[in-house]
Amino acid sequence: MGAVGAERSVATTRETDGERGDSGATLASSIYLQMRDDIVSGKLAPGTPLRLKSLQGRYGAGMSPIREALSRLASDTFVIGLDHRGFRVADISRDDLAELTEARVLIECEALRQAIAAGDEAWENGILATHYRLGKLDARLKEAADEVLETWEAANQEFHDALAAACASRWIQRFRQLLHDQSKRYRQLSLLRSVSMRRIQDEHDQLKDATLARDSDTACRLLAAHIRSTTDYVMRQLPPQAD
Amino acid sequence: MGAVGAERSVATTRETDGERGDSGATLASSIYLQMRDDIVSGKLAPGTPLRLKSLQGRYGAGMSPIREALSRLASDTFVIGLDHRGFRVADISRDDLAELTEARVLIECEALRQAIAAGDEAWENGILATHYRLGKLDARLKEAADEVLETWEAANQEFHDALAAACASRWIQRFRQLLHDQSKRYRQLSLLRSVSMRRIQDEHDQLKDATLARDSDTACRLLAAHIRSTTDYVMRQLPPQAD
DNA sequence: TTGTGGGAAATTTTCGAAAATCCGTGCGAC
DNA sequence: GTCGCACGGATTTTCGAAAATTTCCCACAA
Repeated sequence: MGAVGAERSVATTRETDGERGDSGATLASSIYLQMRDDIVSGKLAPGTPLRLKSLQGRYGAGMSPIREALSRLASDTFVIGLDHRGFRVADISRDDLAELTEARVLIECEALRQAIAAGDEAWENGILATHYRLGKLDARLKEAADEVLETWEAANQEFHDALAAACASRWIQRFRQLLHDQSKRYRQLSLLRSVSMRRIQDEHDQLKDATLARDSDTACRLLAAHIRSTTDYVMRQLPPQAD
Repeated sequence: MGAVGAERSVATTRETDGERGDSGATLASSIYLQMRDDIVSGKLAPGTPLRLKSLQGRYGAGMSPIREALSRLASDTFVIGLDHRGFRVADISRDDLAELTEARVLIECEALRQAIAAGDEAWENGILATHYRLGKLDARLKEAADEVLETWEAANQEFHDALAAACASRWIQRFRQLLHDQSKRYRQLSLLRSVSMRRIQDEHDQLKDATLARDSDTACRLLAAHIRSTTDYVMRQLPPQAD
């Protein structure tokens, strides 16, 4: 659990410069991304105290960039920071997941509503493309579950992003992104398997159809149900330490 | 405008320890608060480049805490930070204000709706108390406008906080706070005078009554109109450099 | 005139040591 | 026995100099 070996030194990020556009990024930025990923993926468990010394080893950087990364993570509540008492990974709880889900329903539905009202042809094409890609991955998911799962997650996010893409409000988009990332952590922690994927694909199909038909009310109802049903599943998988 | 004399050294904040509970705070935290205030109040104008050297003089601290403060301000979009290119005060624009306002309508109304559904007696008392205080200040506002204005702003915020206090969702509360602070900046920049205060007080009265009558739809309609009408006023006062 | 490249200056970012703060522990007083 | 308090170690926070990066300016060629 506490084994924090320097498995992914920062050098890696720097050498793969050309591959994943971290080129012009600052050390603090790339560590922010890494830590964020480690928290969302569960590699850094909820509640873990984040000691500067250990993190220096783990991410191979000095105090300043790490501190800055932590500071940024604190403002989107992935970590909790107390003055003079350092940082720790944010806790999880059923209550928090419930609140998160309802906030997400509100924001995602509003985004979808605005998108449906304002969407142009490019928006429609984006939905069709991402939905198609997601469908293909869904087929492959039945065979090699674990390998494709990560790709499927990405495609799933892209589909949902595409639905909301025509929402012009930067605030709504910001909140949407934040809430999505937060709930992604819960999904990862509950080890979401390909169980009941079938139903998810159906939900996506209906959602796509209602959206392209510009039927806001139906689309939002479907989206809300979709989000809540995912939460229901995650909630059941969650270990029973509910604060 | 550019006169950045060390008017408020950090020593002040430290010496007034007992007065305004900055006691256990870290330097970075108190600078964050100061800069935030300076931006919201307009002392740091939109677009101003924030050079570390100058800020070190202005706030009397080293690079680390200032950088951390900037980093935090960047995540609630009071400043814009570009890797390797430093920070500058976030720009303002009519578009941004319009988006901000609509996002605020959405969030504030949701908060009010939840509060009305869940509010207990303590919540009702909070509304009555803050509303009463605001009414008293409103009377004094006709005489000594400029002196009371800041107090009135605070009381106004307390009233709106009280309305939403019974909303249990931490996410909604977070967004509400953030959006409120953002729009507060626009209000300050447009030099909101006591003009048309009369109408605002009327709006507050109606809002209070509908809320305590647990009439969600009416209360939300009033709140939305209240927010939008303030924006209309601010929009007219805003200098015509609309991006 | 216009565009290009080199290099110095300005600025940001990072490092590691020094200072400040917190936390647990043991001692003494009541 | 329990409470208060000082002490030592662990940890965070801050400082200022060094390294890295961008920006600006000017000579030079097309």
